[in-house]
Amino acid sequence: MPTITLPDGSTKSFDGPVTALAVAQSIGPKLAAAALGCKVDGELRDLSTLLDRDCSLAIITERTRDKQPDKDALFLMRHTAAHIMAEAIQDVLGKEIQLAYGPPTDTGFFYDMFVPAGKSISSDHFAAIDARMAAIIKENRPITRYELPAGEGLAKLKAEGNKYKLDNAERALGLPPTQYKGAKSDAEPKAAASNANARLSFYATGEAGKNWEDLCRGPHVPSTGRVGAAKVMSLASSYWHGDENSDRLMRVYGTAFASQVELDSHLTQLEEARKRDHRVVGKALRLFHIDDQVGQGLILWTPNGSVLRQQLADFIGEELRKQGYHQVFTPHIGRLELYKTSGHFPYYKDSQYPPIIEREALEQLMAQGCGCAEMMNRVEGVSARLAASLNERTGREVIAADRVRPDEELLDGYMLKPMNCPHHIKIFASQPHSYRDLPVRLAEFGTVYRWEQSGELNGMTRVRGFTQDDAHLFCTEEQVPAEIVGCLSLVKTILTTLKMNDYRVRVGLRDPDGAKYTGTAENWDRAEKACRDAARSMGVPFTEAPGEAAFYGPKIDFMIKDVIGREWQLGTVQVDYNLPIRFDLSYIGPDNKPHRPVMIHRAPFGSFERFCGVLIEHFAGAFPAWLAPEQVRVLPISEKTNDYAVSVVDALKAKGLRATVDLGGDRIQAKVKEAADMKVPYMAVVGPRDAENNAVSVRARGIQKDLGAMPLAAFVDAIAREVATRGAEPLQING
RNA sequence: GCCACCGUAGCUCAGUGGUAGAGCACUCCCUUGGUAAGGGAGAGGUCAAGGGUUCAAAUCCCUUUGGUGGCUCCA
Repeated sequence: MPTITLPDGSTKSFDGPVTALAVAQSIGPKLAAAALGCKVDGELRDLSTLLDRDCSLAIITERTRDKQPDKDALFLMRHTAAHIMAEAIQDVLGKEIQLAYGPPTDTGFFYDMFVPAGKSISSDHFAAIDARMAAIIKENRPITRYELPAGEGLAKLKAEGNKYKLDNAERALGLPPTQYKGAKSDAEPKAAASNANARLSFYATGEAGKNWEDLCRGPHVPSTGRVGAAKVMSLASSYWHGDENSDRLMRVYGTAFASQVELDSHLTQLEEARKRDHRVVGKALRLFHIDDQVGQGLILWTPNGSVLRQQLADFIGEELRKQGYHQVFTPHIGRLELYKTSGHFPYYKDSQYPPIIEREALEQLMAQGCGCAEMMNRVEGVSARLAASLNERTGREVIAADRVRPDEELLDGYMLKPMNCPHHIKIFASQPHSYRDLPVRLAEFGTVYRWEQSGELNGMTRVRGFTQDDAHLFCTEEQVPAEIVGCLSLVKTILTTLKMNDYRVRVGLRDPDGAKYTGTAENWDRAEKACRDAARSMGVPFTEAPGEAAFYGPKIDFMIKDVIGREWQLGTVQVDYNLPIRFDLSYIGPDNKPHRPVMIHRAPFGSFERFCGVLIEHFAGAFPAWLAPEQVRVLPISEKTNDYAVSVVDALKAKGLRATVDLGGDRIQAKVKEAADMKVPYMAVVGPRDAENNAVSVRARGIQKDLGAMPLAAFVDAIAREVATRGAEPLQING
């Protein structure tokens, strides 16, 4: 006699078990007709779910009360669409395509499948797959769920010969995988393994035993027709369970919406996003260039982009001076021993460029007949002296005995720096410090190099060489909270000035069971509390992420959403107990004894490259005047006013403004269009009328008309003020 | 790294085995025009690089190189 509680708090009682659909029908036929699925005690389920005990129930329909697409409804539709696409692909390309894993995602769904040698799926097949999908949707076949006892289900899958599905089932049942010995087992054997009642569920797209079916946890919409519109989007490769040592699969992406109109508008939105893409805008506005011959992932800052970067650097430089930072400069390379001490080498060698070895040393090795393997051993080796002191300081074996080599065998070299901290530490350590000196804040726009996999590279947002607006703060334990707050307020100032308000803050904390962390539990507790308190004081949404801390300390990351909805980690603040130990840093305390300082790493922008990439998309290239590479373009009506136009540009330049003049033979309409295409914030149109009155006719970006004439001197002053205040006092025109 | 697609003029792109194309940008000429493209002419390419097949290759095949999308959220 189940009692069902509905979202409005009302209850309904039934004599015996009922399906969610029956409950919907008892509320109203329209609701039942619109229903796609349900939520039982908050869990998304099929409409056919049998409710046999008291529970809360919400019926999922295409739209929420305010007519917005319902997220759960989309999830259900896309899950079903994944099945429909898989069926369509097998229809088009053959049953030899083995299905592996096909879940919904935030923007659609994908299906990973094994494509046997000799077969391949390419975008040429998309039209056929789309057509087949549309047909299946039109057939409006019911989705049928059935369950088998675990043993029977496994036997069925074994008979079908799909090892991926078998593996999935074993994992779902909590059994040890028999199919993938080498694959990492993310699932701990669950209690379910011993549960004799464990069952596997299957979904047929139509009639069980007759139509296409798939091992699937569900849930799904009640019939294929309830998927409004679906489309294959793209292809990619993936690994089984994300494990690169496991099988390589083909991933087919698709998306589905409640209606064709919504699908179309999604596609249009993607198109719009592409127009804002920093790579597209960057090329059109000539902001940066990446050259094959220079190298992948290496940004060449062209004059226009350099203006952007310089303005950001100046902006942050001012803030740093206000906050008592010291500017430093350090080289782009450093000796390997430095990074052996810091721990960067060779532990992160997969993400670093290989070491630079001096030519003489190389020639000597060659003369000795030394092979590559031996050379790497000598490069990675550590002297007994360094190993002993590092192991002692850190209190554990950070340098294993087998890495220790006799001094005469060690081969030193240089490394492109992957981080700035070791250099800054050496500046700090170059002289003794009293507690009265602290905190010491060393800032540098430091360029670092990291070897990212080629497939990870992306325009300016994922690169191999980048310049961080980096700083390292050396302070006492007690000063940590105040310093973190200072760092966060800096980030907030920057983001607010740039009107980048769509971000969240993530506080990375240590794992509860973490044994891998450096530093004492008390220090960690204090630092984590400081991070949490500081994040809270910002007044922006923040989440705590246990396990996201670095091994050397907790951190605070700023995650910024770009126009395509991707999140980028930009600014970061990290507390570090490890490097002060490894480098044996100290300051003299009031007790006249040496104490260990704490380090804080922070980079408000992250890197200029990524930040500018995101900034370009944020503004779609239409930068505020203070950032714009070209702030004013002067447009003479005809060559008769060229001389006056030049004098206007000179007046603007005299105030330090970035102004150009278009002396070409085009008509004014063409000149206006060109300046608008380049997203110049202000145009100063000048003709005989203006020349006579020593005035300019102003046109602002985004406003499709002439804003009228204003005296030249007033215009120059107004623009200069807008730029100097970074947009806080914009040009006012009576228009 | 891996899978799919792609690389043709400065930019955006046509060109499926038979003499390398268009629009924009550029240079010059005409036009001297008051707010999102006035008209004409010209110049510009080792078709990413290398190799192969062919009487003939931008086009077909192989290799290299670069770019784009993607590489999980228990079935």
